[in-house]
Amino acid sequence: MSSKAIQFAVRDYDLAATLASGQAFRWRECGSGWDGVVAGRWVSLRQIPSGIAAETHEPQSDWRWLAEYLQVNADYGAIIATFPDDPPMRAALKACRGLRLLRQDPWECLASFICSSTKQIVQIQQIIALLGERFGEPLSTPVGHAFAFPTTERLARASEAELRACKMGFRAPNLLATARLVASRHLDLEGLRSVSCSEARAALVELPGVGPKIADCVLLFAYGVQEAFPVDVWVRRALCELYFRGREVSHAKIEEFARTHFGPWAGYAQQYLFHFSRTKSRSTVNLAGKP
DNA sequence: GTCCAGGGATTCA
DNA sequence: TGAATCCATGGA
Repeated sequence: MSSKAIQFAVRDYDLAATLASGQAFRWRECGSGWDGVVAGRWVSLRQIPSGIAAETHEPQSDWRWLAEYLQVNADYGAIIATFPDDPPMRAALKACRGLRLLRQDPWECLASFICSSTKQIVQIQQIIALLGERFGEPLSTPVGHAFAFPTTERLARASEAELRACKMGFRAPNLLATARLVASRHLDLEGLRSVSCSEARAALVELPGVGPKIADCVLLFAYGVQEAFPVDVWVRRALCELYFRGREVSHAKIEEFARTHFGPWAGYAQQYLFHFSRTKSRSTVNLAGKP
């Protein structure tokens, strides 16, 4: 029996925080819900008292693609129970309760984060939207237009100038070269699921425009590597402020601390620190701006 | 106008 | 190893 709507019964799931926390870049807030594209399907999500309500344009006989993406079956209580019991983590957990990690498509995740370097999240969203409009397959939706994420083959056929026109600047040659490497099977993104974490990481950082941070984002957000711990400017700042009394700590020391302090779900804890740091500082800025 | 953004690659000490 | 610099672009 197929249907265009489903409800996932799930507790402690903050949909808005999850979709807007800078792990995925294609969700748009529309009225009381969020519109996006998952696995080549337009979908609208809405927070309801019992969990999450979802709607598609075409009838679905199997909703596993969305359950997997949203990770509605993750054992949230067990995950946050592994967080270190210290004041910073307690504060982040309290402020971000219900924040979840998604399980994204590897190519979309990889391409998105290649475009992310030294960009603000709103700008990344703009770049990804332009990529979709110009290189993605149009999808049927009940409201306006939507596009599938561009395939590696399509981007591999694009020119650097066309990619630069999507406002991604110096990241364009990196995205193009990576798209060509993946499209030509020089690197098999699906195959990375069956190799060790360190092998997958080594393969990812071989790609142009992919360093340790972006590789960790892809491992965490697409491959579900629990201990992957991306360190960007926000996380670095948060760690220095919260755990090192505001001292500027060396990169090596940050790496070591991240690896040893946060337990088996370090990546999850990292996302809490990231979101906590961003939302907290934004409100601080607002307060400072309005005397 | 200035600073900064979910960094990476290259160069130089 | 580690610091410095450049790379586009746009929001604040």
